[in-house]
Amino acid sequence: MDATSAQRKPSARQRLLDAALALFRAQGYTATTVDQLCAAAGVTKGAFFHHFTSKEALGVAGAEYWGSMTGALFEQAPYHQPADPLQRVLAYIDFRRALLQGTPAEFCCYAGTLVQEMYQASPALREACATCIFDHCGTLVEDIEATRQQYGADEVWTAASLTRHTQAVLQGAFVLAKAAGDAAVAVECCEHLRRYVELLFKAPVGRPQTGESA
Amino acid sequence: MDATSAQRKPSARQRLLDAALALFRAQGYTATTVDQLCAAAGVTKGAFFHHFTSKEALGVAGAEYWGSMTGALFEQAPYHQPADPLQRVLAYIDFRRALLQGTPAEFCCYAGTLVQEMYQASPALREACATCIFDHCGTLVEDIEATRQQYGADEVWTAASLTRHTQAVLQGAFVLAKAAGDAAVAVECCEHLRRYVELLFKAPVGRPQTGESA
DNA sequence: AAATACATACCAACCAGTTGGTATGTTCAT
DNA sequence: ATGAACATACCAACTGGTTGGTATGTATTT
Repeated sequence: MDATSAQRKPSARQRLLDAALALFRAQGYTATTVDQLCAAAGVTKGAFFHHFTSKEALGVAGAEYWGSMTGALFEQAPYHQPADPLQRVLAYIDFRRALLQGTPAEFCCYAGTLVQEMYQASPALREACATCIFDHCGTLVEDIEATRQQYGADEVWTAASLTRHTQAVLQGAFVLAKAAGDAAVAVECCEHLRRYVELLFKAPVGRPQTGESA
Repeated sequence: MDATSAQRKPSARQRLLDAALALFRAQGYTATTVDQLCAAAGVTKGAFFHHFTSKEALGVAGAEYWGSMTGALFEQAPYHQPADPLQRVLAYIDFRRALLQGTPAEFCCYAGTLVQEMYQASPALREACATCIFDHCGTLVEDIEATRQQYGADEVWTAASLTRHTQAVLQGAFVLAKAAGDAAVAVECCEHLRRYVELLFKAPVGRPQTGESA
């Protein structure tokens, strides 16, 4: 029963979810108050607790919302186009690199930010964030598996473990970007990750990276 | 200099620093209250504000303390022994992997945890954590530079950028370990990082996969 | 004597969550 | 077609407990 299209401005629930993504990513979960969320969403506290039983419930719903938003973004992203699976994996990394625009609060991961802070205090939040992160890994595993079969690869590592490593590099890149106050260090990490994937599937002749743009 | 010998017990300031490392790493900065820190350290609030002007000041002092503790740990670690610089770098990664014991709160990084949460709210905390992280990178750069000169390497990346990538992998590994509730995923990331470094310094020309054994 | 190192008691602001209410539908027997 | 019964969406004011921080005291060291 989606009546959202009929309404002019987004519902209070929707605006609270958007506020959660913005504020939790910028300030962290604990430092963000319910009043701040209400103010950012333009709703009252009564509306907040009408739609969410607690601040924690908004955090969990926010993780699911974040997962669906990013899921849609990556699903329709252009990196799936190459016929060669290795090129799709490299294009994914380039796509992630291209996303590193603006401030850390704008490109960092909601799930990674919240789980680091709340993994012990809130099992529900931990699990919602873990699902978000590892489900995203699942969207990469087929391309990597196809690359393994087409190019051959060492059997000591699995496609799934490389997807997790990829997410770790990105999550760590966000941390370093926040520390440095600059996205440049995160871009560097994407380049190292790309080089790793290239080297993993390169048998002969070290070729310097291509100019890119397919 | 044993802390628990017949001498007096550690000073209140020292115990507060130890409490800061334990609680901030486990619960995050904002969710940890001054009262909790005092209770964990076995001191009163008066003692707290005698030694630190604010909770934030304890956070900053904790970052410096963390930097000196880890600095000493890595300085006397055995990974410096190999004569070959590449072996020293690989031994560093193996040492980091060996450190992944117990719960995430026990092996994660104080600086990484705090800077992710507080980089916007507290510039002082952000800078103290950034110094901690990037100073540690500095302890690796010479070994990597020596490896570059001895083995040769692509000029598109620098030794300093590889130290930062290394820290990103570790910081991201901590995030994923917190999400998964298991250190295994972090160990995997160390293995991928080790493989990357190995591949970087394998002959740029020739078949790297023959005779490979991880 | 005077600084240092604590301890006790306290506070104003703030916090997540509650209460009791209004406005606007929607359902359905009459 | 209409009005009672009910449901949804939202609001302003309030509450009990918590927060970081302070004021003021006392014991110990120098």
